[in-house]
Amino acid sequence: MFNVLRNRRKPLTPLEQLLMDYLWAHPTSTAEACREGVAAQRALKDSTIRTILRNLEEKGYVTHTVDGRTFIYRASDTPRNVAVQAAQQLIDRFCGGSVEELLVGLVDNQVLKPNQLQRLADKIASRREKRV
Amino acid sequence: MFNVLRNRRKPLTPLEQLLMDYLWAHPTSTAEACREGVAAQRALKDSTIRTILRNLEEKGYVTHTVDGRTFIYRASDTPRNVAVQAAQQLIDRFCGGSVEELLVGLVDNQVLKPNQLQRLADKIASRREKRV
DNA sequence: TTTATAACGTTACAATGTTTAACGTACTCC
DNA sequence: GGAGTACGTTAAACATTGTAACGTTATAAA
Repeated sequence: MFNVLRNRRKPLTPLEQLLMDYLWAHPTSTAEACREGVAAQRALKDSTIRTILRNLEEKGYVTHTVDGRTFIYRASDTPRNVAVQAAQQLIDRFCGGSVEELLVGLVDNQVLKPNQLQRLADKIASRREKRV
Repeated sequence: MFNVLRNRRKPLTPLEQLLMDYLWAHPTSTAEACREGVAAQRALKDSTIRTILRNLEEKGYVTHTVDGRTFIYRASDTPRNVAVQAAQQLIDRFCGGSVEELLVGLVDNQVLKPNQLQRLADKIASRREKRV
């Protein structure tokens, strides 16, 4: 329940994104499964895949457990949370730390319509009306 | 009034950020003014600054007009709009195109508190209650 | 107990992107 | 026409990303 993100993760490179997409779609996967899974889009050698997975782990996007002598990889965060953390950086960098500023910007640029925002605010507020 | 951003701008590199920060703080500046302005943080040669400014223009972050034979540079967008465009990309990439998803994420991760969100939604809604 | 194979890491190189600036061209003003 | 100003071209240094051959170790099979 407490997740006031302070992770300043390095952004994902294109190949890393590809792998993350696979891992998000297939939550527990071996390196080999990953290789096969992305092969249609990018035919990469075994060791290449492993390097990328290791880098992803280094960057904090995945973790692995060991089963026998096989690594089982998992995304360490939902894509949504990755987005939120990146958004937090945007807010810090470009909005002087003000979420409101970003929100207003989203509305002004019609990414989000005012009534849509209000509906959402209501929904979220009621969803947790026990705890403010 | 119509700004449904479809700009997929390349992100800013560190030096480019530095220059943008200066331009946002000093809306119309010559290359030389930029050089002096950032000199405290980064002592760069004249031609280096010009290269960066040209790259920024290429990427769409700045424009210039000509005064005599001097270029006057301006940020072509507010930092807020840059943030919004980046956020739009996050939404597309990590939230399946759903702004709501990001919003919910922001609340869940306590970047934004529910009542704060509601206050904001009200404010924005009333700010433009003529046009929905 | 050798041999084959499977799982992973190390290392290195290629490709691309970013930073840096020397140098060259052209214009302006005396 | 010489000095200085404003800008561009070019190229090299450096960093990051992508790629994979090869080596090591463990397991299983013969």
